[in-house]
Amino acid sequence: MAKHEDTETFRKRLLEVATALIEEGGLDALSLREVARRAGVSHQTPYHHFGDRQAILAAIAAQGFDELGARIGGVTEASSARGTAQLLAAGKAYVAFALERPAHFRLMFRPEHVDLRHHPEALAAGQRAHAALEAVVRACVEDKTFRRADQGDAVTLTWALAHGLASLLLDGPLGLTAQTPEAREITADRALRLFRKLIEA
Amino acid sequence: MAKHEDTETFRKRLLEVATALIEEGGLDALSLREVARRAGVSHQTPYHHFGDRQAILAAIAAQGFDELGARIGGVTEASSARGTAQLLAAGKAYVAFALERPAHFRLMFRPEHVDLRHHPEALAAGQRAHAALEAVVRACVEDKTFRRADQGDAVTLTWALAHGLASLLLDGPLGLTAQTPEAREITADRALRLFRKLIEA
DNA sequence: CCCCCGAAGTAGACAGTGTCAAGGATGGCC
DNA sequence: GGCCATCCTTGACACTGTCTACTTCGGGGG
Repeated sequence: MAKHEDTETFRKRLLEVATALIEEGGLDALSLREVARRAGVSHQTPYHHFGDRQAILAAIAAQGFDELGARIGGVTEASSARGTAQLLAAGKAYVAFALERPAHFRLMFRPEHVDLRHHPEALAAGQRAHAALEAVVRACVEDKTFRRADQGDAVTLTWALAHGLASLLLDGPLGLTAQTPEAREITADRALRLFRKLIEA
Repeated sequence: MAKHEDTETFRKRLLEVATALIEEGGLDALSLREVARRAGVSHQTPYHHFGDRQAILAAIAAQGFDELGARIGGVTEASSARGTAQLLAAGKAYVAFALERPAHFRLMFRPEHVDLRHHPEALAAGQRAHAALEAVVRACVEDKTFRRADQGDAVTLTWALAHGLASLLLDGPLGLTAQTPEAREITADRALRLFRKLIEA
């Protein structure tokens, strides 16, 4: 049992090394061989633990979905905010996650690296994160004049907006315009506030 | 001169082969060597024409930005639509482009494959596309009750929404839910229409 | 006690890749 | 004719993911 724990923490360490590598040099700077080198083991050991390259990436993606879900879920518990303020907070949480964990975020939406259909664990984590977002949006929108049929669309709309902001800031031209973390946060904040204003009207 | 044209069309052919490869097997299924093989030339010829791997990808991305800009620009010329209808059309054009040219779209927003800062041609094409979108949004929004300061945010907001929809449908869970092209178009359409409704209010 | 077996880790090989370096053709220009 | 730039080829190198086979070792049943 103690042994099992050791291998478990070893897996975790491999994941950390891999994450660090991605954050340093981008997604294609990650090689299992380099991970092995940094972990001080043979080039084949990571393969032994994870099966193949996709599996280790999928594990990182699953971590990411878990954290994203937790951040969004945390919004509803922070009782200070209510109504559209929660919606705003959820959007900000989404963007903040992407900017603070770029390696995770990218992996979560790069099917050529991680095909979620082949990694049910990561897929399930993704669905939990989505459910968290959906809860926030529905809670905020159900008492408004939204027709019931529009509520699902409101979830999609909010999600797409947050995801688009995150993507454009991280990998798109928006990130070239706003280079510092503060500038990026401001850009996201302004767009999200405008969105809130539109919803309240 | 005739010779120069030949090399020009040859470059184009290489780009087509590369694009086809990406659309078949994903981004990492593209290798310059495979491109060379399919074009019936030596493994080094593409390198000779484009410099390195990034350059050929940047050329594809530039093509993509050009087409995207043209599609968005086409919206303002189609005189049938006015006001928020134009905005809706631009959003649909953005999503349609992503779904019909997935290889191009992905490349345009994957800095680990193409760093736009190192490829001014692609960067300029991207700015033109952005300008086209900005024109549509501003034209639609300037006569509303938007304060001037909010207009820039409205551009960001619209862009992020379209981009998020496209990304989620192409590479995210939304694409797993809506698998057929029709279903995806419907999903995007519903979200965009809700957005229009919010703006009109 | 010994043996054996499964799990963890190692080592070597293979095909494939991007890239570098050098050489061969070829056609226009002085 | 001689020359040179351009296009293209060939050969090599280091690196990658993956496959296969080999060692090592700790714990449970004969």
